[in-house]
Amino acid sequence: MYVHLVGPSAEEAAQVVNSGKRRGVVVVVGVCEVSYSGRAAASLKAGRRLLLIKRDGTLLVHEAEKAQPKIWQPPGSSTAAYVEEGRLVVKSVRSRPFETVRVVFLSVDFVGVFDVGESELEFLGSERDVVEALTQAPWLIEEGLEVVGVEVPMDVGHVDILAKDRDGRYVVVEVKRDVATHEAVFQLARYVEIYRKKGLDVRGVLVAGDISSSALEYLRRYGLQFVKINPRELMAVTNKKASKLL
Amino acid sequence: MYVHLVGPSAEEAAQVVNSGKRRGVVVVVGVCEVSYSGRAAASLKAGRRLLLIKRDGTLLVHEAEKAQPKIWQPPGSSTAAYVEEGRLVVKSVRSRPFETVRVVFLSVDFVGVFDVGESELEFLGSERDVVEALTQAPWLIEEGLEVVGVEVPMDVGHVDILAKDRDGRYVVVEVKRDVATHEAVFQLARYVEIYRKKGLDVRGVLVAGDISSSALEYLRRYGLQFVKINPRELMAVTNKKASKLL
DNA sequence: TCATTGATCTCGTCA
DNA sequence: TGACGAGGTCAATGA
Repeated sequence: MYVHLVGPSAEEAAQVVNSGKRRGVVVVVGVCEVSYSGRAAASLKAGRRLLLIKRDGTLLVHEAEKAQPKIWQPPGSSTAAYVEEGRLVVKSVRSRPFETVRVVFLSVDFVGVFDVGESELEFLGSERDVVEALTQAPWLIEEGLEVVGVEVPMDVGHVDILAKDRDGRYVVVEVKRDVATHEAVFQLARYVEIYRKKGLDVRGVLVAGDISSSALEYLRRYGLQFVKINPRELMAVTNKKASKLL
Repeated sequence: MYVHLVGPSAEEAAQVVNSGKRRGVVVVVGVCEVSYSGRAAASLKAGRRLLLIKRDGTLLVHEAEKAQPKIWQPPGSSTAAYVEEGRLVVKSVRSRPFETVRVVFLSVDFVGVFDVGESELEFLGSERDVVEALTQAPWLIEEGLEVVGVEVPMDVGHVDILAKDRDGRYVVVEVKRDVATHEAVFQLARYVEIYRKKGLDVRGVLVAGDISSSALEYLRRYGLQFVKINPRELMAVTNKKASKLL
């Protein structure tokens, strides 16, 4: 399953898009006007762009720069190609919320359908992986720490790690793989406060790769602690998959 | 400037990638193994995928579904294509943080360079637009409201709108274009508290398209108010661009 | 450069 | 389906 046409007619292009959209990744390059209307509204004047249409309904309108598409439609949308006044039109509709993207081609340089698959990503180093590693090696947070619970549900959200220190005092641990911001501090402060209102003797520790200056300021104000980690090293030390991926 | 090759040799493909990567959008389709190493690590087993390389250094590895690339490199990265053991290898390096993506092709189905441009997006309906509209028509928040300040800087972050009500009491307005979550409520509560500590008589109003149940609960607990808006209607009523885009 | 926040965020997960 | 939070988030903006 693979087809491509260079400089196709609008009719030919529409046919390739419609026959390929459920089977592979459709690529269309040409001069087009694009408009989006839904919760917000946007438009692009005539210009040469690259369209990707995926079998799950995803539509991406890419330009020459940036990682993000300028206009898009998420998975689950329905795409249709047809000819209007001699021009190729690609229309994508999403139902909830109701939103449409309309691409009108003034000229089509290229249309192709490629047999692209879907596979599993092996990944190491997510916040979940960091929490897992710290659970295996809690002494990297603090000597004598003993893990009591992981991903403990709260009123809203959840505590990453709940532990007891060498003196038997509870420790709430909030983990960020990268730079912790003031939001992380507020999050931790909320959890600590909730436990204290329940009458528990608790202190809070923020474990992260780094911390922003304002976050550090709030941290001190709230009487919380910061422990710096290197997520990559942490993975190397504690994770089996590490040898394969690092 | 446009070129494409079907079933090229590794040498031919490498040459097309290297000559096109600074001039247009390079598309490569083929069976490949992909690996990412940097702050985290990831890999994809052999499978057919679509690569996009942009002139600003962006690299995207797309599969058959989802809007996001499975593996990527952001703008500013450096891409190089070469032949290793008879295979096309595309390597992308980013300096800060140091991260690499390596794509090894077992076979190349297609390689092309497309002359895609970069243009300005006309957009209406961002949170900024909503704030702007509410500043023009503050009575849509509350009868008799008078705007005192917009985007007022705080210790951390800024208040969307600061106003005075008909009784001369200060009102802190936090705006969300979509569904407001508990985070928005906490944000507003912080601002209100800061003003009160300064001795001002202040109340807080959350203006959003909707509000989550838990956010509503916290809102009431903190004694804050919620005003529901329809950002689209708001645009239609107050914005000049609206007629063009909606 | 860093810090902060929005985003038509997207995506997974869990109730 | 909704809610919630992570993300190698990305990208724009202001300091």
